[in-house]
Amino acid sequence: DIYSRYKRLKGFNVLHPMGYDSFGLPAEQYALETGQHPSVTTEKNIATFRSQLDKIGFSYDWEREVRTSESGYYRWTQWIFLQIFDSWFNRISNKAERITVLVKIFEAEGNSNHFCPGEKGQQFSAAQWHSLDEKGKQEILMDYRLTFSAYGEVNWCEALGTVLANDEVINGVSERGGHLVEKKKMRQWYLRITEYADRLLEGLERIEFSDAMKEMQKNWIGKSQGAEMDFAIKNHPTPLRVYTTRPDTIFGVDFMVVAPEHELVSKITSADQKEEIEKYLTYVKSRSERERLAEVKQITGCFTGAYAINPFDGREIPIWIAEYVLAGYGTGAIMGVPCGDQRDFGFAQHFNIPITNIIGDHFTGAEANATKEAILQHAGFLNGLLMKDAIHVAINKIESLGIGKRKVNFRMRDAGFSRQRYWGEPFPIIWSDGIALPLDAKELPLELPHVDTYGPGPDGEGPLANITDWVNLPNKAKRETSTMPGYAGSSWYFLRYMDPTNEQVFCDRKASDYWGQVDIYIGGTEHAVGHLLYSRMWTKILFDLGYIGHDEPFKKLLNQGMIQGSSRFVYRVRNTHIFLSSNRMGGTISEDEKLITGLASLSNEVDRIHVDVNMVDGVELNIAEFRKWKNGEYASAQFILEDGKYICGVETEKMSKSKYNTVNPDVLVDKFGADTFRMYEMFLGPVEQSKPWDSKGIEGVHRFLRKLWRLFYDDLKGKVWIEDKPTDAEMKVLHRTIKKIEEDTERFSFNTAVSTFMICVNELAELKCHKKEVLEPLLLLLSPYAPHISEELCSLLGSTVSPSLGSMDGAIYPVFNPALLVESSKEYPVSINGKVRTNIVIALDATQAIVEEIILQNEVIQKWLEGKAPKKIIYVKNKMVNVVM
RNA sequence: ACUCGGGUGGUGGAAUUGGUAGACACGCAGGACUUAAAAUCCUGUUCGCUGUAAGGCGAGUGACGGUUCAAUUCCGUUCCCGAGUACCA
Repeated sequence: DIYSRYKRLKGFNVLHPMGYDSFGLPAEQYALETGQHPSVTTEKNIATFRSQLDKIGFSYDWEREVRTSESGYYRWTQWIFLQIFDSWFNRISNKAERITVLVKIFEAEGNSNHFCPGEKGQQFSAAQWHSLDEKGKQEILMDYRLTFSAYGEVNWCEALGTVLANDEVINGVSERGGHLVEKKKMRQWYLRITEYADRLLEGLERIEFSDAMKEMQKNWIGKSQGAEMDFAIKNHPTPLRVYTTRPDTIFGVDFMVVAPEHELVSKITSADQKEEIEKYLTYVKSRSERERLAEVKQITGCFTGAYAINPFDGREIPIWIAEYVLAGYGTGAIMGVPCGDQRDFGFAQHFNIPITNIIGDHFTGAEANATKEAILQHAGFLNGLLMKDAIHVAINKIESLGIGKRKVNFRMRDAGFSRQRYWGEPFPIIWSDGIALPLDAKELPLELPHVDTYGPGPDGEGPLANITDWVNLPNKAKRETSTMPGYAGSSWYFLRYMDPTNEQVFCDRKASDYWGQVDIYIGGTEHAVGHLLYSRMWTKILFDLGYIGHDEPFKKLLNQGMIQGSSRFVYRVRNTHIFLSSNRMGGTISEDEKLITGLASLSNEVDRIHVDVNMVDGVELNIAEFRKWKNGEYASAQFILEDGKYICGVETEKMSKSKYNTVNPDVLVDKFGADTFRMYEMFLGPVEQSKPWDSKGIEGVHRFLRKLWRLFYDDLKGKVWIEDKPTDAEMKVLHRTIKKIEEDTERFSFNTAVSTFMICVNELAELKCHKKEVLEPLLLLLSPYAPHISEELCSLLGSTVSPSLGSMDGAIYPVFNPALLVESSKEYPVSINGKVRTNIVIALDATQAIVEEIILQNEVIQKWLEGKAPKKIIYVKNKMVNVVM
């Protein structure tokens, strides 16, 4: 708001909108907790939010407000979904094209020039295409569509009969109720974002995101060059396909690791390993992906009893399964090279697998060495080659033998696009005989039907599945019952702001061409690998299809830090309703407590659960309120206390509804006013930096604003401002401030800008300057930061300009005059090799050459130098001179 | 665990390009005004040693090491905190 007010004062036409991304899990959860329909609570919360925003004095253009959960908006989210559904990615032209174009290609030449990106990767000729029935054709087209339906894993909670978000799962059990959660395959919708991986990488070079943000996106996309190759399996017909970026280490392979979910596991497991493998699979099933990757210190795995054959030296290589290998990445199988990879090394050591060394002295036996600079030894046809050269030699050999090929791999996976939830956009899709049929654009919006209960549907389907007369259509056709994820509506909202009420198109091309990219987008790094990738992808698709004229949505991104909250936790003993006070964990249990709770000891595993900070006084939990919380979900809770109190755990983290650690600005705004609140929030620290919310310094900013007021009005004397001509000293204060505030605001350094205002007002107070000619420009400078007081004082001064209205016709921002700052000369400290020796007078506009001459002619300095010629003379403008001997 | 940030007085932070570390503010201490309070104003406030005083000496930007005449800033190692890790968005 400060920046847009500033730009308006500078004469720009600023689009500064606000809206509500009101679909999604938090709104649905809140509805479940309070027993109200999400549309009601959303409406209420938006009203609260709006009144809070108004209180803080935001200058949003409310004519352009959007709400993603309103049919007038989500109609176009559905429409864009249909456009994406009707598109495929042509890898030759490197852009999205219509499905009709693809069908024409298939009819003419099959898919020989357009490799199938779908899982099956099938190949067919034109004749084969023609021979397929409609269902067969649609199945193939589904493998090309940029939104597609396929089977994927979800967090399934049998006890709740529902799919859970990762956020709702803690340590493998549901947060609600503490029930077991497992992986389950279900039909899902996906966004084929992998097809855009290269474009998303390339586009980063044309936009102003921070290097950190670009790096996060690059790493997430994770492009790697390597090879895919097949290893024959002893006594088994199907080969094992692995992906590796280091084919040069092929002679150092000592074991294979396959993802536990890999389809070969059940087929190759030997009879005597069967029992152990099954035990391990049950263990893995209960673990989240993050846990599987995270706990590397604790190495787990299980031998399948099968062996792969190294095609180059015929060695038999044991095949293991282990949780650190994920089915979704690469081929779901890796080759273990313990001498070159630390994780493989740890695995080999842990399971006593003998290690082959192919890099000589580079491998010490104590840890792996991932170098590419070693000369290969004991490595067959690669012997004597430098590893980085051997990579290509190895791939060529693999390709010539027909057992594998060069392959570019991406870490990024296609994005899951459906949720088994109620509060989201319904898919404009009808299933008929296994074929997904899109609705016609004229039938949009497909309104989200009203329901009275939003519990899960049968077989883990979303709540919409319960509305049979909505789901079931003539001829056994059924509507899609899942809804779109929260990020659907947020992937294109910036376009809707440009043309918010248009009922003919999502955004008129004239509007999007006029406004173009978002010039400055302010958002947190938490969006790095979600929203900021999805919206970039959607923009690229809409560009490819010709609906907009730019293919990157945001020209410049500013990462504002998060205002953090102080969270409170309770600790629930796993699979119980017993809660341990934080200092009792792992301690001893009393006989009374044993009797009441039935627990034998306190060394049980606990699940950490967020509680609402408003139920906690400092760190002490209000037990009565906790029992009433979430519709009485914890009514039957039992507590193990300390000194009769329940003490909560504390942590500073992102302020978020789901963490129940939010605080409300209203109290402060009521007490100090919006201007103080705005300036204090800026004064807290740099915008890019996260900081815990703390209001204890707000008095200082409030004092500053009162001091400013007293330059105009005195409590006793009333009006004190005058129309006299300012002195040079007063004009100097003003123009130094204009310069600094302008620089600070342009570089988003709002905290130092606030300090500059404070210094300026202190100096004017000291000079007893009450002159209109100085004060009026100061109010204009201040108006983006403190609009209310600026506006009021300007009108009391009888100003001809109104800072809060800004100006579309021309700038009213004060113009900096450098002539008013000029000083003739100044005394500088001169240091020799860093030690300050003397002072010297130098003109402010002196150049480096003049400074050097002065130094060389100065007798005192020459004495210090003892006639020796200095190596270098450094003149640090406005600060000091350093002579290097 | 991995990816990306961050760590400076009692506290929030400043130092924009490697150049006098601690601007500005909070807090604290002392003082002025006041019957008193609020409000306002003034002085001091990195730490240690030293001096009657003006001052002087030394250390100091999470820790250890390196580059440099000069490092909060660059490099290496390490510790701690935060964000993200694919169904929060």
